[in-house]
Amino acid sequence: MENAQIADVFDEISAILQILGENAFRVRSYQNAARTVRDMADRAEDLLSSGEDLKKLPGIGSSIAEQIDEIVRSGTSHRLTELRGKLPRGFLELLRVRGLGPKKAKKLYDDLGIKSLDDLEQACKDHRIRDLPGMGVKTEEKFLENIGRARENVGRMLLRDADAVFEAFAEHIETVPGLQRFSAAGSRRRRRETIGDLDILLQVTDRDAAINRILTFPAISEVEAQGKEKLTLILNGNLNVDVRFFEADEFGAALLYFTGSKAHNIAVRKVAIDQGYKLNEYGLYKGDKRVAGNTEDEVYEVLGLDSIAPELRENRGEVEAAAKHALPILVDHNDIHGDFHSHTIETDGKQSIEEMAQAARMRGLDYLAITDHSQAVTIARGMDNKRVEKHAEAVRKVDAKLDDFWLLAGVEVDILKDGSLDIDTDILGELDWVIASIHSHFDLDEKEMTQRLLAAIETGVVDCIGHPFTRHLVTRGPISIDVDTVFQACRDNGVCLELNAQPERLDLPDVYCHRAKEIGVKVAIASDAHKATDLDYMRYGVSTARRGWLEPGDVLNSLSTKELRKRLVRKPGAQRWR
DNA sequence: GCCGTTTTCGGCCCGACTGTTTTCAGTCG
Repeated sequence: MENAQIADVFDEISAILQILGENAFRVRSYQNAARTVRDMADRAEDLLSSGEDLKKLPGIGSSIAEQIDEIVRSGTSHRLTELRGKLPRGFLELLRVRGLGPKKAKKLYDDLGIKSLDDLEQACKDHRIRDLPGMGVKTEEKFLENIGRARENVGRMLLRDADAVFEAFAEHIETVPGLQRFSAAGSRRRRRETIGDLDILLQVTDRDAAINRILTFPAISEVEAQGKEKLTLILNGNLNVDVRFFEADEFGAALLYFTGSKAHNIAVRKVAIDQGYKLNEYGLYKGDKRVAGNTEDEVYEVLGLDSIAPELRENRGEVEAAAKHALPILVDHNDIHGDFHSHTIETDGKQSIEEMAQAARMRGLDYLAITDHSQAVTIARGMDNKRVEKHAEAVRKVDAKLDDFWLLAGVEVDILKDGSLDIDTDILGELDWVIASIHSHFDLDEKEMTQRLLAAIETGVVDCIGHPFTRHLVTRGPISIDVDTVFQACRDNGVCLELNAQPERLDLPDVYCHRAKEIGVKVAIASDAHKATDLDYMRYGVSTARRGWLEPGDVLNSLSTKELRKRLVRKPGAQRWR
């Protein structure tokens, strides 16, 4: 039983309770529990079987702890089953329509018998919505417009794609007359792997002029709300953008507030309340007097907290750590001296060894591992034993010509279904850098998959497990493994874990970066570049590492070439990373 | 439903905008 499945149960319970008009705080309790369970690194199932008390977790009390126990043991929740019986099938999909919340959904059902998106669409077309109390022609039109988007199930956008939209929009914002300050906030600023919408804060001298200028941005497909404080836009028909205006002395408090996360805000607000302050998006107040608000740092400081990097603001212990002056010194882009995973035209890359090396140098790196695919990945024209040897020779030849740069001759070797590697171990033993990855049979059960990885880890010739969960943020969930067992084996065998920086992977996920650190496994951040410009994905790896609390010392990339060469000497019978 | 160094009961973040009202409820973040 995965945590995500348990979290889904609580989210659904919460949604149904909301429609049924239950106590709003009970509704929120289920949401909080869902978030806690979804975000924690340990599996609830494992905690239970090792006798841990789930009630120690934030937002989990005796009732929800019992429910988790039931879900893990029986695979079902009688509470959810019972609640589902109170609503027609498909009813919850109504809540995905923007502007339609639980209250209106209930009214639509009670008054018009609307049970699904189809019913709602028909009722709009028949103009039956406009006659309901509290709703009118505009409501009807809005529903009709938003039903399409709800059907498309517009999920979250990859961080990279949100970055692209934001950067174009930011260029436009730079032309706003009287612009004094602007910043992205929200999950983009926290560098979450996916983004629901963009939040942008502005400080300008003339709001009307600024709004007029902003509204000329060509990608705006709709203006959903427009007021003195706030502008809600839809860009390219699929991305919501909130633009908010603040004055100079409010800006820091606003940035803090709108960067979130919501859970972080609540935790910080609680610190404020405990010390007799009031904190909102306009400032930190003692009574009616604003005591901080210009900058985020100022607000944190008055509250006795160290400044918390946006990537950490998920209420995973960062507020407590800030109060104890025990925050990690996070790894930074400047700490990254090299890249541990790249491909060339030898397999499915787009550029030559020389071109990749040159591109890496131009980006200020001191070393790059060339790690083309092995034979099992036929679609990428993977290499057999002979080609691996020949390719390594070619890499070393290029390396010999480079001053002050190290091109590591490596391979991304496949872990076959039974855990064996598809290149001979004596050949692998001669290489500078060996990544072992899973590219097939993703659906083995946890026991088999764990054994499969353990077998690869214990070969003694693997330096790193590539994209350990093989997840794909849009199309594929993670493989199922016993995380602690695998990570401990990595530690004991001197194998490190890759943090694959491809924006659709970001694998290790942040919570497992944190777990790796706790267990004592080193992390190698790697772009997995298939062409020169992919090397820039490193920044997504670094931000994910930061979200996982990693410090330079936790990350292999912080080693200089000299230090790395020392660490990579493979003594006969000994592992590398002890 | 959760939580507690003022509490085991009585709190639980709160402001902006819209669309419908004629002073406010619902939704959203």
